[in-house]
Formats: sequence, structure tokens, C-alpha cells
Amino acid sequence: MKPHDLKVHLEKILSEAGYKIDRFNVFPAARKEFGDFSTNVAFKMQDPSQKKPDTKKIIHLIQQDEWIKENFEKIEEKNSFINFFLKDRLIYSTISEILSRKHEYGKSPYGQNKKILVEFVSANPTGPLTIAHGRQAAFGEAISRILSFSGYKVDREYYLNDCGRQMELLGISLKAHYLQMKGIPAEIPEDGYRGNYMKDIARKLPEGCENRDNVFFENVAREKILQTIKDDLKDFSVHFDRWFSEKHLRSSGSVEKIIEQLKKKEFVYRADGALWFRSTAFGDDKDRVLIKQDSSYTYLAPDIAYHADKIQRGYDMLINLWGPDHAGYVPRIKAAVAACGFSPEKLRIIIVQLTTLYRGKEKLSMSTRKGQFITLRQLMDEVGPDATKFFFLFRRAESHLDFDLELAKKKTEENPVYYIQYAFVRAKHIMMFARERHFTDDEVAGADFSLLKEEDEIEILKKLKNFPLTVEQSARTLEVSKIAHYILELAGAFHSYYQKFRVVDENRKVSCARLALVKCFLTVMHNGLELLGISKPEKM
RNA sequence: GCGCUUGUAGCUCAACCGGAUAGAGCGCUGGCCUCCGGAGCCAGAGGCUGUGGGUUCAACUCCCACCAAGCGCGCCA
Repeated sequence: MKPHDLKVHLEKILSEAGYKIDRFNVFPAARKEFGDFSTNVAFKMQDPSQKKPDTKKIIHLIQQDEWIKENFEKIEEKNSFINFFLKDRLIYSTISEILSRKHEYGKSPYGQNKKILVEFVSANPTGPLTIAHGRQAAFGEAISRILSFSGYKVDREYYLNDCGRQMELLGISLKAHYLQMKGIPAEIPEDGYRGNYMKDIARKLPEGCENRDNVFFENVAREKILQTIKDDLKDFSVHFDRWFSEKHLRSSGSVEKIIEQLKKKEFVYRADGALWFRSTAFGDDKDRVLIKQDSSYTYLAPDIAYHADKIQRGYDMLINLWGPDHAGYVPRIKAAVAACGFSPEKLRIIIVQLTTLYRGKEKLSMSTRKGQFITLRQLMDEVGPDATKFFFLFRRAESHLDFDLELAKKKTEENPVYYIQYAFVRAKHIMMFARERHFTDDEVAGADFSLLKEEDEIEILKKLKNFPLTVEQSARTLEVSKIAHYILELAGAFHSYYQKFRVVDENRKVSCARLALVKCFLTVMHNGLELLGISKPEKM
């Protein structure tokens, strides 16, 4: 049972009794002594003239209901909240539910099979992925997994800016690096790319490329860099269904087409020798140029075409993960989507804030062009992919976080991810130990769960019971950190329990019940770690 | 100057979209291995939730002003 189920029933009971309540909440109890669920409904029904709500009448009414009687042991008032205590068998039924649903536990039809496109990373192929891209990659991957677990049909997409001025510059830069290497005087452009990765690419080029044109070098650089990006993502367990090429978008005529459509709807106009998009009609601060005086496109034009393309592909919702430097870009792309006849609320843009890197006290400034940056690869090598991921996913996307590299390296073993994985390994070990003692799956599944009477056991059970709710909340709010925090809490409860009680002990019946609990713990941990994309070690 | 985001324990972050005594990890102090792995557990210290107002039965959460940090404000991409 979820809080929502109880809420629906309470609404029914109260409306049948003739009460009208605006909005009230039913939520998991904040404290043990408050039972399992709490509601603030009494406050919402309160007569404004009274100082305290009259809960007695309401409780009496609720207690008459058959469904309530069937499911709840008792209902109490405390500080004008109404607390519900579930019957024991409902708490224990969580175990059977987890044992039977296994890796499906927490899965829900919440998303109603709606199609969602998650677009993320989308870094220009002008250099290796940085730590900032890493954070977006971790988020995008986890959000995709959570949504798909919650009943959405999810596609992940990477928008590839594989043409335009930055690409030209990349080609020119590579050629200059190559020539310099051959001892031929050449200058890397002021705003060109000068990182070591460029020198590496130049070094691997065959002899005799001196007279090749810039396009040749551009193609080589783009392909090489794209390959390293793909390798980085693969090693970070981040997967894309589609790489959407801007070059193809442009050559397909989509840009012209969408501008034509906007013209028909009179959302564009000519002024000062340029073509403007009337984004102010959709709440933007000012109108935006689509075609410049020199008749070339601005960045916005193909981007509108790209979003129009997404919409045409029939998605019910679009999610974009952007860096904070694009925050100001949100109103105009929402406007564009609205102009295409798509509800702007269905485009959810998550701004993933930057991580400021420190080495001790020293703040590291990052610039792709100058080649000064910490790459995702370096971070993975130094801290490990799991710890890196967890580090990102534990925080909300909007938090601007500081990260000290020295500290991260030094404290690797104290990273919460090890705490979590250790709990998992411990539980695994117990199951192995039990197998050696000839406990069978059937014996465990058939145990008398009501033997789990210890406070710590009930606490774990209640946490396990809340997993589906946590997943749903995470899917609704797109906040991945909820899952990470949930897992950490669950791991903590298990560690504490482990310390106090032996699972496999003399009393075989109790052992069986406890083994069932451990098994459930493992299942939920597995499901949670899977959603975050963090590995589940057998040993440490 | 304007806009967006963020200010919570010494540090890094939570707090279930207004709820009950603001919680974890790290660090600090003191304890705990004859027994499923001590990468763990237990106890303790540590807070005017940036500041000042307001709304409410109830504010970390909403509103206003201010302070501080980050990022934006091109016919760049």
C-alpha cells in the first residue's frame, strides 16, 4: 500500500460524509511512534475560528469504514495529525511481494507507456568529455533508467554539433599542430584548440598530409574525438540510442522547412536585413534572429529544426539536460517548441550545475580550447567509475558543488559508495553462508515472517516497503538523488542490524525468516543500484 | 544594471513540492571483534537553515527587501 492509496480512500470517506477539503497530504510517518502513515487532513478541514482542529469527529468517521478496519490496527491523533498503524500482516506482505517480483519490485505503470526523449551530454566533438559532461552523463543515464523502470518508453539521444565554425576551427587547429610537428612554421589560431589531445591526434597522422586541405583535418579530428567520447561514455556505462547529426539535419532541408512553416504561421518577420523569430509572442524577453544579414543561420535555427524533428517523431515528453551556460536559452527554445504547436510544459529542461574543481585550496579553471581541464577519463581513472557516478548522483542537479580532487583521491575508501557496496557484499556473504548450511530457497520463501519482531527488522521492512514510492517520486520530480539517498539509508539500516543480530543462528525458523529479509534487502539494493548504474560487487 | 540558479553542523550534501524534535557521510571525542567480512557498529559534541521583514494553526520550504557565490544577458556556437 502506498500513501496515495490511503489518500484516495480518505477522500472517498470524507466526501461521502459531506465534507469538502481542498488539498491534504498522506505521507509515510516521520517517526516510528507515528505509525506507518500520517495525514494532515484535520488541519485542512479546520474551522478558521478555532485554534486547534477537531480531530475526534474525523477519526471516528474514518474508523467506521470497512476498508480501514481491514487494513489498520489503530488510528491515533497526535498534535492534530492523524496517524495510521498498519496491521502486521500488511507489513510482512512486503516480503512476499519482493520475493515474487524480484527485479521487477519498484517497477510501475506510472508512465503509462508514454514516449520520452532524453537528450543529454551533446558536447561538441572538439575535445574529450570534461567532468561537467560527466555529471550530465550520469544524470541522463540514471533519469532514463528510472523513467523506463516507471513505465515510460525512453529514448536517449546525443545531439552532435558536427558542423559549423567550431568544426572549421578544429580542422585548422589540427593542421597547424601537424605542420608544427613537421617543423613547418604554422600558427594555431587565437581561439583554436591547443590541448594535448590535439597533439596526440597530429602525431598519429600518416606522412605527407602537409598539402591536405582543412576539411581533411577537420574530418580526422572530429572522428578521432568522437571515438574517444564514445569510449569514455561506454566505460562510464552511459548508453545512447541515437546520435543525431546536425550536419544531416542541415543537409536534409529540415531547417528551411521549419522556417517556412513558421512563416506561414506568421511567427517570423524581416527586419534590418535579417529574419527574426517572434519568440516574444511566447514569453521570451526579445525576438531572436534566425537568418543573419549574411544569409547564414544562427545557432537557433537548426536547433529549432532539431526540436521540431523530435516533436514530429511523436514523443509525449522531451527532457533536455543542459549546462548552466545555456540557462538563458530556455525561454527561446520553449518558445520555439510552442510555435511548433507543442505544449512547452512537456519540454522539461534540467540545468545541471557545474562542479568547481579544487586541488587543495587551488581552484582549477577550465577551458577546452586552452586544453586546461580535468577530463571524465582522468576522474574515472583516479576515483573509479562507481565512486564518480555516485558523487554526482548523490547531489541534486541544481546544486553547485565543490569537489576537491586531493580529498577525493585520499578519501576513496571513505566514499559512501563503498559503504553501500559493502552492505551489499555482506548480505551476499550471508546468503552464501546459508547455502553452505543447506538452507534452500523454498525453505526461506516459506518462512514465518512474523518471527521478524525486532525493531531493527521492522525498520528495514518499512524502508523496503517505501522503495516503490521513492522510485515514483524520483520519476515525477526527475530527481535522481532521492534514490541515492534512499539506498544509503537502507544500507545504514542493514549495517546496524547486522551488527546486533545474527541472521543464521541456532533457531532454524528464525534464521529462515531473517534470510528472507536479507534476500529482500539484496533485491531492493540490486534494483536501486541498477537504476543509478552503479555496479554490484560480489566481493570487495 | 537585468535575469536564472544556489546559500542548511568545521567540510560535502539531505529534508518526501507548507507539517510533528532539521537529518546523513566525512572530520572530531570515547567505547565495541571467541560468533554470517571491523571498508562495520554504538554513544557524544557540533545549528538563530545567509540577514531582516511578511503570509500561515504550522516556514529550510511561499512572498518582499538586502547580502554573498556561480552562470547568463550577440545577426557567437
